[in-house]
Amino acid sequence: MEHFRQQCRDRGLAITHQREVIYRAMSEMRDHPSPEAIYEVVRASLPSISLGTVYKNIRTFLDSGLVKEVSLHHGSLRLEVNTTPHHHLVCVSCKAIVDLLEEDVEPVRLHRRRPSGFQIQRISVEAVGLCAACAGDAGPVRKSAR
Amino acid sequence: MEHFRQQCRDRGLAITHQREVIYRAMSEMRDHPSPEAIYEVVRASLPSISLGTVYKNIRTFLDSGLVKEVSLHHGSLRLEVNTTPHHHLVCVSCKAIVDLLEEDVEPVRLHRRRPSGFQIQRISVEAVGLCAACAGDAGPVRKSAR
DNA sequence: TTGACAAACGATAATAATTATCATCTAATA
DNA sequence: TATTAGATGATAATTATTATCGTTTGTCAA
Repeated sequence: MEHFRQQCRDRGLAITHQREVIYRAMSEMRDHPSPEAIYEVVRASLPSISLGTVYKNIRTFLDSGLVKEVSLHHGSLRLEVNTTPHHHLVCVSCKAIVDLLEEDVEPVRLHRRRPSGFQIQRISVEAVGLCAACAGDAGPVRKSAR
Repeated sequence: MEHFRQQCRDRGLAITHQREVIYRAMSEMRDHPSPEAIYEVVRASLPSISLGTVYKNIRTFLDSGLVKEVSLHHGSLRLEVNTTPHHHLVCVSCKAIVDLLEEDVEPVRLHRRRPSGFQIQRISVEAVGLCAACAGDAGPVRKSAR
């Protein structure tokens, strides 16, 4: 938690009790929780906290790089007609998705330990970065707020 | 498009004009569109279609396996405190996410062609399948509707 | 310390994405 | 071609998330 406090100081974020409780909850939850799930845990020790505060601080933590979001496309459903196995390039800035042919990626190999009993059906590779437009001279395209 | 019609017949889905136009639009859009984006394209040739119909048919296509969704976690923001590079196991049934250590996956190699100008920052591997609980004797856990 | 001020909080309203409802219409098939 | 289950369009409802706003609280300089 001292690490958290230092990160807040470095970024000019006030160290509030709510923020500490939210961050601690996120650290202890190993299942990549949703804001709602974090709220439920946080309420146990801070019953008067509001869901809005949880959302606001998650956004603040994201914007300052303190935490990360698992999926870049949670905001809206994205679809594809190509149902054969392939991979994706994803632009962190404009969220564009471009196909990467399966034969252009060497087969992915997992070794050793893996959570027991998990049956892998397919492996999908996401190459995350900047598309040509967003990497261009003009700097990144303004990314949407969510 | 005959392929589409046959798939509909195989699955007992009525072949409506709306469905053909929606499926054709999705096939021609190479950027993994959202329902809203599909709606905009479809309206060009079918101005009286409703957004609800587009959503309903996308859901029908998904349920019958005619199309796929790019991200399994579009419904809600999912977070993680671990900001160091690592990978994920994702359960298609209950959407659980479990970390896969970076050292348990052999480095991913891309070769040859890749869309010009894309700057890759990191490569993330998603091993998609069934977690132990969902693969268990009792059959898959009831997955949420969205 | 304390006091001023910017920032954060809680409550609540607003927005965006998606699903549900329902009366009408149409594709399937007999 | 008549029947009917399923599809459509209009619209209401729900869910996830963000914005607003008056009050409260960290932060920092005096």
